[in-house]
Amino acid sequence: MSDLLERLRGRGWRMTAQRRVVAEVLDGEHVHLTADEVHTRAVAKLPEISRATVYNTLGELVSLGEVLEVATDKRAKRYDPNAHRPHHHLVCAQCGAIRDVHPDGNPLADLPDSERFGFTVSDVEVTYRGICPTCAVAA
Amino acid sequence: MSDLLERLRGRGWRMTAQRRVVAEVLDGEHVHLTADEVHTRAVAKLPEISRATVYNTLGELVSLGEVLEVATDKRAKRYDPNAHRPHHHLVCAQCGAIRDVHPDGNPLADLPDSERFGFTVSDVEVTYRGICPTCAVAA
DNA sequence: GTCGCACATTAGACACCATCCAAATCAGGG
DNA sequence: CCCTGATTTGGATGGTGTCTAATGTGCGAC
Repeated sequence: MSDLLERLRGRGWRMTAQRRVVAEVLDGEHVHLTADEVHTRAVAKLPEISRATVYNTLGELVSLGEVLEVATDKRAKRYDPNAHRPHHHLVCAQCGAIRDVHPDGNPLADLPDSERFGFTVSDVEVTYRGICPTCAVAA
Repeated sequence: MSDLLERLRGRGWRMTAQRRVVAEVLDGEHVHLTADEVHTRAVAKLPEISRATVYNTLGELVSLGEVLEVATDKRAKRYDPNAHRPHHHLVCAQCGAIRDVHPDGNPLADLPDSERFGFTVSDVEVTYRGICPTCAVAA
């Protein structure tokens, strides 16, 4: 993740303690936090960080293409730092757990011209839903 | 759509003017209204209908499986009455226009066991993103 | 090293979407 | 036609995200 900080500095980002903390929180695989969760964890490392800064920073990371917004949850947006390895999501319908997955094939190719209605299609987002092992046992 | 009303009555739904109006509003192909838009259109037909009733009715239609909630828009939930013909969505990244599409192939089959993490996968949701013809011309 | 200023951060108000609630109303079986 | 439990209502409430004006600060210039 220090890669990320390097890359951002290279793009003229001013390096602040707040931004460093947000970047640290968004580290790892299968990380899909809401803005509020990011804020909570950031506060643990830097008590005076404000909600607005977390939102600002997340928004910047998204427009720089370093973090993805995912809408698997219908309540709040979630942020996925794994932006450089294209992937989709597998969500537990019960507990909301999210895993990154890498399906075979390219769903873009499955959309025939006749179904494109003249759109220039550039991207596709796939969400698989099911029940995770933990919830299956509990049921 | 009167089919819908019949089916609901058969399931023991008490038929009220409000529910009839909501069902009428949610009629047609490529209809993807937000709850608020449904409310606005419902008020045009039945001025005294309240927001809470629209939300209640939409929620009931969703749990009965007659209407789908779609999260293509990151602001508000949208409601799709085309629940009985499985389909996916094509969204204009610029203006937000939504079309129903029917891709070839079955994306569920593209998820190998090794990528399922023990989940029982039952459903998949696909959102294509691009630029619609109207916005392409305007650009 | 230090200065300056454009860029960042902050707290809190605000807007939007959705849900909850207690009281009033109504559909439809008997 | 009446009764009862389902339904509707309006307003309060809560969660998520954005905005603003005032304050603070990273970092290039010197």
